[in-house]
Amino acid sequence: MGWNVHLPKAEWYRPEDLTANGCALLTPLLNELKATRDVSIDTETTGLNIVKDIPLFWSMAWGERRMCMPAATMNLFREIFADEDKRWIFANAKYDMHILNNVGFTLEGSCCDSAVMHALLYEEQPHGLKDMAREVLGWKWTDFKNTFGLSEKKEGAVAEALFRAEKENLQLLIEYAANDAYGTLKIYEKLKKELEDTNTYSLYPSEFATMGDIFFKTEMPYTKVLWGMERKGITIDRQYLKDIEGPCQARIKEVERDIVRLAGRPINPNSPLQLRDIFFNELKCRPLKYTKGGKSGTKAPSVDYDFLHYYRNEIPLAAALLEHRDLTKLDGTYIQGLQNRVDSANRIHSRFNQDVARTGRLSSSDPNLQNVPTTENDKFKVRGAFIPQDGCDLIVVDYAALEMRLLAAAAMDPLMIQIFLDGKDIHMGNAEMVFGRKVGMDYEEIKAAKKIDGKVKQGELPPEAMTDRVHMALQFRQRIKTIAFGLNYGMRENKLARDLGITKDEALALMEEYMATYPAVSQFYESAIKETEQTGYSFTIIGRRRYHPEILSNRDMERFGAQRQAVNNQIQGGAADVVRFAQLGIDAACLEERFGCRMLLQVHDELVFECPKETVEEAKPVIRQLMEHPFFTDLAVPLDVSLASGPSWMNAK
DNA sequence: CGGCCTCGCGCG
DNA sequence: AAAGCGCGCGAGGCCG
Repeated sequence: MGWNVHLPKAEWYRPEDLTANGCALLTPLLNELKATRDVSIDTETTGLNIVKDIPLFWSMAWGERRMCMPAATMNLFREIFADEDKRWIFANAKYDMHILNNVGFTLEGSCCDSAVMHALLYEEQPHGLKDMAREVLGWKWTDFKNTFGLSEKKEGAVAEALFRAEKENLQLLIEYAANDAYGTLKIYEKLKKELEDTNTYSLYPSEFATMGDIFFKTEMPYTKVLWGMERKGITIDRQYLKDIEGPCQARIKEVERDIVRLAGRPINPNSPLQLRDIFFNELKCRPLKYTKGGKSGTKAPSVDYDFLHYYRNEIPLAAALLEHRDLTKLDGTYIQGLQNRVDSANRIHSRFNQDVARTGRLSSSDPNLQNVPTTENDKFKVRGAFIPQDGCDLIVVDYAALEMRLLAAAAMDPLMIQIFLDGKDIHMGNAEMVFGRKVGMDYEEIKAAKKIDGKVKQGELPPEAMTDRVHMALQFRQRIKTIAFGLNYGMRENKLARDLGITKDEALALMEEYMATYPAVSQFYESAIKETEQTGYSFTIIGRRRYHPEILSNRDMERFGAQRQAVNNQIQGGAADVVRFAQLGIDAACLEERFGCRMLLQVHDELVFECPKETVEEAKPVIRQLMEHPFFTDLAVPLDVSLASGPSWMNAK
């Protein structure tokens, strides 16, 4: 094993050990636990599935005690689990909380995830327990696989390995498991101090003076909120998926036949290698760009969406491949993928990861529900398969232009803020300010143009309604939208020119017009970079830090990359702050107790709830209020959400 | 064969 | 010379 630190004795208790002689061992243990706030727990389980797997052994540590026990002892600790003042320490808290809940245990206290603490301080490092132990504590620690010789990956292999270890090498198992909890506790103690010693700058300095405040006041409670969402899951209409599966697969078959016919020979449409051969050797196409090239560093002409799209009219094979990619992705990832993941109650339980995105956003996995195709882009409408449970509607709530609002607030640009105060659409407002004023086109005319466009598309107005003036208004809006988003991401004139189909000089001129209209925004981009150069980090509204060590790099690519991240982090991260606070507020408002309304999904600027039909209209204004006023005091820019409800994620109006 | 990488692409 | 942020996933390809 190679332990290179002094460790307290690893204790081992079976249920009968604890209860013998009138609980002679258990009673003092419980008394000691009752007097302790910070206790760490880890579980050794049958596997990694948060719905199905159960604990076989578990370990606890507090102070200088560390112990391992069979799962059967858990019952003896119920009163401790029910203690609301406990702070339970985990590495990957939500996972262990699921495993405990799978056998009927719920923890009432706070749930503190050392991996989330670690992510706040060391975003660039991995946050696995063994990784953290190595980096934070200097422990050399063999992982589960190498400790217990887990060779095969089949169902039940983990359980088998654990039971074999219990029989053949109990001391090893005890040491290993006890250290999972003990190491977690030691990592927590060290990171807690580091977080509390790290000052930060926040819009709410009395609430958030250090990173410790950020962790203990927002991240730690958030873990439990997210756990609740994962636990509930969301209902999937399996019949709906079955119903779209046939037509989708039939169409894939058809397109595959077309591809073979158009290529003149059987090919694998998913193989970039084979596609390159056809497009560049046989058809002599001009490469638009080259792939990055991996370990070998060999760059190859790209056959991505942009390439195929460019040739879609000239070469029918390109168009067929585009459709094939669309459909196979849809079928594999969603139509099949979601069906494979429903539990016995027809619900899927996505994981909301708190320690992945560098900006403070969540990520979603197993399955990822944050990239389900939107209805406009999906002819089979997978979102229609996400439904509420019986008697309920889904409530879908979206922030309108959240990132642009945070840009306006961060920059304190009076003109842009005024657009929001007037309740206007930001892209129309920008279009008026930057382009419209020069040609005597005001906000109302742009708004009317958008409406006309919609009606023509619906067939409610004849195509002649699309006058040159209407086209101009629409183009103004689209262009300013591309510019505004692009600048938040640090886009340069080259890319803008390509996106808008104009010259580099024209693109540069457009960007300059935008900046001239909103000088404070321009100033914000500049000072964001300057400040990061001085301090080495950027921060969000509540003071969540992100380090940008490459901001002073001599290599242009690295330095420019860090500049883009420093700018974007404040906007994307600020938006993440807003949504996180909204979710905490919603959780604290007990919507489930009041309305039976349950928060199920978060998709960055959107929340999805499930609510009994009869209380939907009562819950809506409460949700709106909480989401539009997430902080102690309001920002300089009003927040605005759109609320919809209905029988599915697709049909919410 | 598993493990790991790249590519390509879905979402905000 | 290079230049759009943040994610996760399925499939193919490559390596040991």
